[in-house]
Amino acid sequence: MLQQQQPLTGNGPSNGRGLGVSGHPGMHALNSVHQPSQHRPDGTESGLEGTENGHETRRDIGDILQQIMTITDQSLDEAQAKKHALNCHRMKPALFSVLCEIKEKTGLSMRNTQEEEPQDPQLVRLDNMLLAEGVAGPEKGGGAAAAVSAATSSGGMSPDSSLEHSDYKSKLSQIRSIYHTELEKYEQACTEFTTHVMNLLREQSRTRPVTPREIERMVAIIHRKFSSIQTQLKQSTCEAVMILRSRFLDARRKRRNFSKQATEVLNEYFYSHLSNPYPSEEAKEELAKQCGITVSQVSNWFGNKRIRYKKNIGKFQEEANLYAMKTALGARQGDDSPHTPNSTGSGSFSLSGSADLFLGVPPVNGEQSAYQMGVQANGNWQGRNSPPSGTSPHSDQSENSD
DNA sequence: ACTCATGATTGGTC
DNA sequence: GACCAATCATGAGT
Repeated sequence: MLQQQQPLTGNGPSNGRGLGVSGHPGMHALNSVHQPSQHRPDGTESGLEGTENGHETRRDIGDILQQIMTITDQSLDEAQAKKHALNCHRMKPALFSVLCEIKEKTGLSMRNTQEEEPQDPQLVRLDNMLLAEGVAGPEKGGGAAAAVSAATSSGGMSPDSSLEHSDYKSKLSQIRSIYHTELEKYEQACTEFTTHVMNLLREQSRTRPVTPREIERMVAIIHRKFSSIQTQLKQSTCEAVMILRSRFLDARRKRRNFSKQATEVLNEYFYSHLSNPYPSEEAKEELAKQCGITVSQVSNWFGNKRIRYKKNIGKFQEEANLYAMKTALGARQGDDSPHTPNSTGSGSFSLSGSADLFLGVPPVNGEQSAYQMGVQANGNWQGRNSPPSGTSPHSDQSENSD
């Protein structure tokens, strides 16, 4: 117990080493052996120096100091005994009062050193990130799922991605578990250490003046130290999550062909709206839903398709014919054609589709047809005079009736 | 190993 | 912000 005083006092705020006696500027008075009990508030000395009594006092104080300095080198029992002797020493009150005085002086300079530092923005960022990634926070598992959904919201989810999901989730929960274990350990250590230090300070307060404010300060210092360790832990956790996440996203980035059914749906829409193959936002959403892909993937697909169709119309002729037949048949069989998305509340695309197809079915010989006239010579699609976002399938329909 | 198809990305335009 | 055009990167077929 007492042996552990050294690190504490050694790191004390107001002194250098040991019990804060040697090396302290305020201790010159003691080291030069002025009698403490006669140390006047105005700083004048009582002039005992040189007298026999003065020498004795000097020796007394020297003894006390020596005892204080060596107290940590002694065994527990020995130290306790010495401490008791020290407390009972006739010079003890004098020493205490000197220490009080020194403290009073140095206290002024210490007062300003303590200031409430604002919350570290880096720590706030780390906390926010850990929360967002589902590592920190109260729940278990849900955060990981949220992170997965966040990570995949920008990319398409293929049906076979569930394996990657579970892998990601399990790794994330591993990180989470390690993080919480470590955090708990740190917190526990912090609490233990704080209690320990407070006990030590209380104990020391019998020998030297220790104000509650000083204890508070010490506790704050300990907490700051531990919180910096926690920050490191958070940082490492964030890095681990980022690495995991980037790996996961890299895996997602791997190109996978859309399912046949999805390609079919997209192609049907494309060829049935060939005069204006620019699905509205609603149509894109509907197509995305039908194909099990994201809206941006739908946009990508249409972007690629338009370009590639335009570049090589001949190559797509057969495909166009196929879908034309399909859609025409579907339209004839009933209004609720299954191939085209019914955009929310804006009616079916099938009518406009059949109109397109009727105009579009090209001659078998592959000559330029009305179908191909959907693409103008300048490379623009017929009727597309402005970015089509927001254009509803209805506008599409009206164009087709021309 | 090679080629082609195709989904994704990037830089530029409107 | 939607789109185009070029390009990259990967899957699939040979």
